[in-house]
Amino acid sequence: MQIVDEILKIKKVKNTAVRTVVLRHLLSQEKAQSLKDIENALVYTDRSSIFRTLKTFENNKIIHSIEDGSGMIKYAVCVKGCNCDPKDLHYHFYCNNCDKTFCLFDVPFQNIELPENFKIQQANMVVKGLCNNCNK
Amino acid sequence: MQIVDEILKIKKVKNTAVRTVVLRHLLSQEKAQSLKDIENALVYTDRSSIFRTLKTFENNKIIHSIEDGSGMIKYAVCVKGCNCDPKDLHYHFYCNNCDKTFCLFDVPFQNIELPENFKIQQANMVVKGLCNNCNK
DNA sequence: TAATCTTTGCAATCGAGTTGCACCATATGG
DNA sequence: CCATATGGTGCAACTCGATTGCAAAGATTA
Ligand SMILES: [Mn+2]
Ligand SMILES: [Mn+2]
Ligand SMILES: [Zn+2]
Ligand SMILES: [Zn+2]
Repeated sequence: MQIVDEILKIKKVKNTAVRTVVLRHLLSQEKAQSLKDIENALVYTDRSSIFRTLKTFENNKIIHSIEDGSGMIKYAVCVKGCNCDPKDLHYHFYCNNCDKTFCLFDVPFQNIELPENFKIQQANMVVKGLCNNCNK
Repeated sequence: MQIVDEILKIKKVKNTAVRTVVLRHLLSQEKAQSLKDIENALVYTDRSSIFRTLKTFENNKIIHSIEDGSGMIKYAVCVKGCNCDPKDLHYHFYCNNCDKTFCLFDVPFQNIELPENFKIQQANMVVKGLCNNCNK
């Protein structure tokens, strides 16, 4: 995989065996992944290694985390150019039926007019309901 | 407290000792409370009783829960007339400095235009940053 | 090569949330 | 007024995702 090396290079994160497989896995999935999801997929890689890899990725803006209320933090790869700034904010969708969480990159994100003196730094926006597959 | 009885009556939830103190506590706080917060405040009330009380309140739309990413679910009393429907949605603010979470009832909430066939049922919207007290 | 720093695997621990169960309080019906 | 049913409460145990200590393995540097 070319793209994995490219992302790590851009974000100045050293490439290692675990990092490669974790990032490759994340890129291959359409839904945001929990630590458990990744652990199940990468049977030969230790949970704590995956955990620390995810922290490293998150600290270096390679991925972002989503608290969808499922009890497990989900992770998704940032789009090219993302710096996890307020301007990079987007909604997420959690399907109550199929338990899938994903980024809604195409849904326009409205600026939020906070009260005087409030400063936004990040946000966790999760819309819950039925996805297009389950709403039938 | 008159208001406590009134709320329980409106929502058709039987009044008990634990329910009274929990609801009174929630009403008295400006920030959303975690189970731990309530446990600490109500030293003589058992954690599991508070927990079940919160579930009862939530099921009966007396309170709503907020997943703010702090690792603990927060609870806040619903405003009068709230049915926890999508129309009752509002933003929440989590202060990264003072660790306080609260409802932004006054910030206008924009309708979200979801992709074709997606159906919204609930949402968890948390803006994170610095509150007016901490942004100085 | 030797010293140093980083990554990894394993096992243990933490802590919020949840549950089983026995006891207690209240409500109801005779 | 007591007998019984229903639901609430307290205690202790447990679940499970997240996190950490530590030593071994690997990579980097002098
Ligand atoms: Mn996302
Ligand atoms: Mn709220
Ligand atoms: Zn679905
Ligand atoms: Zn603050």
